[in-house]
Amino acid sequence: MSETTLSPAYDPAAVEEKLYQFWLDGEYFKAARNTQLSPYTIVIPPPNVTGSLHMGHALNNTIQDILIRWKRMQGFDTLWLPGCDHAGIATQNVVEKHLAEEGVNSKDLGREAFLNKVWEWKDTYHARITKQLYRLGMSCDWSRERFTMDEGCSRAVRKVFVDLYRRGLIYRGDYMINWCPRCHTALSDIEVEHEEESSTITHIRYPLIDGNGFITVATTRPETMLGDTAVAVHPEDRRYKKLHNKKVTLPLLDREIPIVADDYVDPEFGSGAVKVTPGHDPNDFAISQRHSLEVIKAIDEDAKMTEATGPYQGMDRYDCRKQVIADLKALGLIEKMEDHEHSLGRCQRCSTVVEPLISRQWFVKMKPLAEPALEAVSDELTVFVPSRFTKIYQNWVENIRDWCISRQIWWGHRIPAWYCACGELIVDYSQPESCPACGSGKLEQDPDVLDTWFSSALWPFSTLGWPEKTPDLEHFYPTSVLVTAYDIIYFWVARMMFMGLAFMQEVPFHTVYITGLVRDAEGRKMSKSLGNGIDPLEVIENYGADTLRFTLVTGQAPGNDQRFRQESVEAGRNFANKIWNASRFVLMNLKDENQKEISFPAFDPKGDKSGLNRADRWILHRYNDTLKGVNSSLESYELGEAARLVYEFLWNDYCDWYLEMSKQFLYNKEKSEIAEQDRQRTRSLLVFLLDGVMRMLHPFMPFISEEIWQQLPNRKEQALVVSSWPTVSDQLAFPEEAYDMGQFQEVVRAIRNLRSQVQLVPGNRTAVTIRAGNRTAACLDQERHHLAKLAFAEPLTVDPDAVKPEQALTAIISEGVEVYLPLEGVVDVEAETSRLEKEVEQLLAEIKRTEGKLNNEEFIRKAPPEVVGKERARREEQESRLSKLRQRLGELK
RNA sequence: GGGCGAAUAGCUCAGCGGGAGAGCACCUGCCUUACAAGCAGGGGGCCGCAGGUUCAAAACCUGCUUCGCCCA
Repeated sequence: MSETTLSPAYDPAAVEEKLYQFWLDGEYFKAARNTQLSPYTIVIPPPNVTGSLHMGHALNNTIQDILIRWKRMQGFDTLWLPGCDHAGIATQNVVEKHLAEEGVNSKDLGREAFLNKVWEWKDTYHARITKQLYRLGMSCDWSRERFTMDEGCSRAVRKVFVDLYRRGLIYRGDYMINWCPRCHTALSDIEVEHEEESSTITHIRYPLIDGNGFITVATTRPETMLGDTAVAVHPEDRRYKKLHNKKVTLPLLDREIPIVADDYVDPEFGSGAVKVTPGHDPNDFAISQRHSLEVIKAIDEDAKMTEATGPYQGMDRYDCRKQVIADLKALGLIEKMEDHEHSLGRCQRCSTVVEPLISRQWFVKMKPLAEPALEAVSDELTVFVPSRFTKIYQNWVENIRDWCISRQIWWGHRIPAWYCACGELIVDYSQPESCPACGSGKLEQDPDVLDTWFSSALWPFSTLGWPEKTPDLEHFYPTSVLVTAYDIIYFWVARMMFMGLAFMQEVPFHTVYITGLVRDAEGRKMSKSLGNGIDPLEVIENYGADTLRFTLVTGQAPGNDQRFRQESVEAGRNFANKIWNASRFVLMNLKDENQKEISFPAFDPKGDKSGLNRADRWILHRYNDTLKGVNSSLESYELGEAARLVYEFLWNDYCDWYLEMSKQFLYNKEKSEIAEQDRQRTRSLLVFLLDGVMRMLHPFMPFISEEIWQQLPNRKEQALVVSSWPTVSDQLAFPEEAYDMGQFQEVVRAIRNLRSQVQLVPGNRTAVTIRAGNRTAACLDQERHHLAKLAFAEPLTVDPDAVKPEQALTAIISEGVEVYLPLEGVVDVEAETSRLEKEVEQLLAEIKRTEGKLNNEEFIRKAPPEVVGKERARREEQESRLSKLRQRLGELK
């Protein structure tokens, strides 16, 4: 790596692209497929090639990269397999729209030419997505990149289709499906989004053929009456009992239709009688099956009225609705019209109102596939993080219905079924030579393609080479964790589960990490139509990828949505800058006046610690503790918490205290041996700690950590990305020094606080007297040079028997430590009195609580001894503080 | 109708059985040879409401209110 000059403000643009190239050149992301090592595998949720990555992708991939980089450093054989999804309907739609803008109609273009256009589109956007993942710093194994429509994945799709067909789990037939009149294709149930909308419910009178009046039905879709083949009432409904099996005349068409009795009808709703339109309502279709009713197709695939609707033929369904209402009004058959809220199904891809209609389609029989997928989750072979998503998954899989998989579009995997003029249907892996029934060579392949999710469902094993028994498949399947948002649990997670179990006899992943959605600052979902989306690339341009990653990961808790706010990004940017400058400080101090590298021994965490001072031991202790916390947070998938721990250690301990204290030694130009030893020891520790923190930071902020790490002396590994994860060690635990430093820090804060009471400017050193117990006094005495620097306390008197100077500000802190700031003639007695009185007041409130607990016999008896002990110590502490505070107050009067 | 989540400082959110936290914002003082994207100090909270469990509840249980999501 070339030397970079360390400018005072961190400039991510100067390092990020260069470092990504460095990682690629070193092939550090490439999985080793070393069977001696434990594998750790993630397959990327393949982004759609429709467009570019959004903030949700940035979050999702950041999480995966954190896990992968962490495991890679831990020595696992990590594979993060990247790739894209062809996204059938979505991509076909955007390309059609794009062509339309150029005045080209895709239907005129024809299938082949259109598909060529889509492939061009795919190439462009695929390249763009890859570039974006580079920019985000994603450590994917690009040598194993896949696409859902590449040769291997396509082979897997055909294999699964044919095998399921032969196992009787795929069938073709005429059933009611959801049809999008705009996309012109069938949809599965979950591709329809239901929305509450306000509309009108129209009450229509159907005259009885015997002339004895009317039966009134209510509907939100009056135009569907043209497809009615019955009226249904509840069997027990007294009002209509006498009308069972009578007939009514369907107005406008003069069709005679029966009145049937069916349990499905809710007698409480509306008039208690419902019109039955078997051709365009799933519930009505069910009624028609029970009563052998005729099924009429009243609306066609273009959402226009069919021949069966007589005079209305050819009208659009909404125009027809208006006309039907007008015509019924003219006949006096509208009883009333009321406002009504009802749920309306819209196409997930284009928002067009979906039309339920009967159509010949291909389906997957779900029950037999769903059962193992349920069992695997209840047996915890796959677990959800957070666990509440288990129930969401189970609920859906338990109530699963057959899956309509054929789509009447061009972009996708062509269904491997061929038809012969003789009526024979052939399902096979590849095009048959001739018809096995009649021998004809004239076979036509089914024009439809498969639901995109059919190929996505195979992703965890098709990408590893299945159906071949490849070494990759052998080593890396099942994958370790799947990271995805909660909105595709049904679409994708569940389907991968049952396909994995059906074809690999093993779950596709052991853990499913569910993320929330990234919303805008106001909490709205980011969307193209609202125009409130924030482009991750733009954030990277302005702040750098590390900042974006840090912002996203600290802003999220598993399964919860997060708001993306400018202020959070700035906080992340500030952190990056802090890291940069702390490192700059360390590196600057490894050179002499002539900018020559100073050589110094590397700190050995396993070696002799006798030369270390109190602050050294304390910071090692904090470092070790932080590492413990980071480890356990990562183990439990609390990535945001882990990142926060690194942040706190680096900023609050390393920078605010240790760096500041290190200046005592580094800036000391004395030539004595002791001064030299101090400088060398400090350098060793600063570098050891910076090295360790960069390791801990690397999964979260890979660029800045690598950049800094590359400039550290005494490195043994080639790159941080492939270096080892640090280890927790008892040899780095110094609880006593941690305690003493805590006391020291309290004293520093107390002095600073007193100084700010009287607005003493920094740098202006003043005398301080401290009275403390032997141990603390000795400790503070030893650290007097630090107190002079950090609290401007000079001259300093520390003594267990110190007496309060005549005129002084007082602070009473823990363990009875008293801090005095003598200020001849400056002490404002009134202000000092009220300050101390306020402290007494607060203390009394605390004492009341502690007393309350200790006076409670049950607390003493039932609470764990250590808790009781803690509470007793606290009371002693409080009492001692109280008496000292009162004493000072007395002296002031 | 069924299920789930959220409600904690002015804002955005962590914390999920033992003394209420962070970042931002706010107030005061500082250009202290790493960093003003910074340093030091400070103010600010019936942890949505009501019950219950417990020696002990912001946390666990029940009900309610408001907001959001999923399913039918």
